[in-house]
Amino acid sequence: MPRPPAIPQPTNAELAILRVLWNEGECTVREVHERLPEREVGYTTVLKLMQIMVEKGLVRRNESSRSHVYRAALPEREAQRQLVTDLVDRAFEGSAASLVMHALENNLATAADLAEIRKLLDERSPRSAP
Amino acid sequence: MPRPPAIPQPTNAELAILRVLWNEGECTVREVHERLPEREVGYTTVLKLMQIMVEKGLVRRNESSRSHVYRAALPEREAQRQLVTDLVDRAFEGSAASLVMHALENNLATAADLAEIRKLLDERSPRSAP
DNA sequence: AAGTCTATACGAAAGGTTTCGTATGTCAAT
DNA sequence: ATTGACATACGAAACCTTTCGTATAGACTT
Repeated sequence: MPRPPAIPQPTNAELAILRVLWNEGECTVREVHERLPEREVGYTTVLKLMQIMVEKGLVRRNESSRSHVYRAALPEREAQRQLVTDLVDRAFEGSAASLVMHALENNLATAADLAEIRKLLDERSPRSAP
Repeated sequence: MPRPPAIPQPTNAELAILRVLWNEGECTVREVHERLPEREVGYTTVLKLMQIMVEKGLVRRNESSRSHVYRAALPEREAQRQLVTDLVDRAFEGSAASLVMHALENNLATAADLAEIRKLLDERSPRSAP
């Protein structure tokens, strides 16, 4: 099944911007700049990055108002899917299970998380199955 | 609990080399070069990369023989742990559970994988627990 | 001893990311 | 109309990654 266009992997700085867009929805450059939590970074830096991201197809923008309005080209879930797949390829030799176990083994998942994961597991392959 | 020194994130090319070292154990540059599956890349390119990796602390080398012998500074599991943690931070806002679900939802895990993951889950928080 | 093979070291180009200064344009209020 | 606030565009520096050519040296063969 042909995957959607397949967009370049976002770099670190690009990912930080995408996170803002995913959280806030549509944003101007100024809004993104204000909400970027990381270290201080200039306004024009963010602007330039977002312009590049338009060229790469990572974000779309609406130029109808003076302050252009940007939105992520991919929904968060899809982008995360690509990131996980990429990491699995690069570092886990294609074994998603191995990656999952690492995530589970390193604390990070709360009890509620574990319950939710278990629920997902049960949906995918019920306990009673062979 | 203080984590070990914490080594810089390996780049793509560095990760490819690390995978060879993890699979083969100790290697000379030539051995790594021969075993690199990816596209053709010159011998001196691999050499240079591995020299840089020594500087960064990603690999150690034994210079006692004419052909230096390299090994990964971190065991595979630990490096993978750092990669997963990093991805969780950068793209999943710290929610490992979210990353796990992505991995699970995208096919990749076989039935055997799922069984193994379930086993791990049961160990971490038994079904009977509150 | 000279030649060949193989090793490391090193410099530097090519390409990508990230940074920001400066130029320029638009709008609104004086 | 001039000014001030704020917007985009753009060029270019600084930095990192990846690539490889060339230099140099040790070991082995002839």
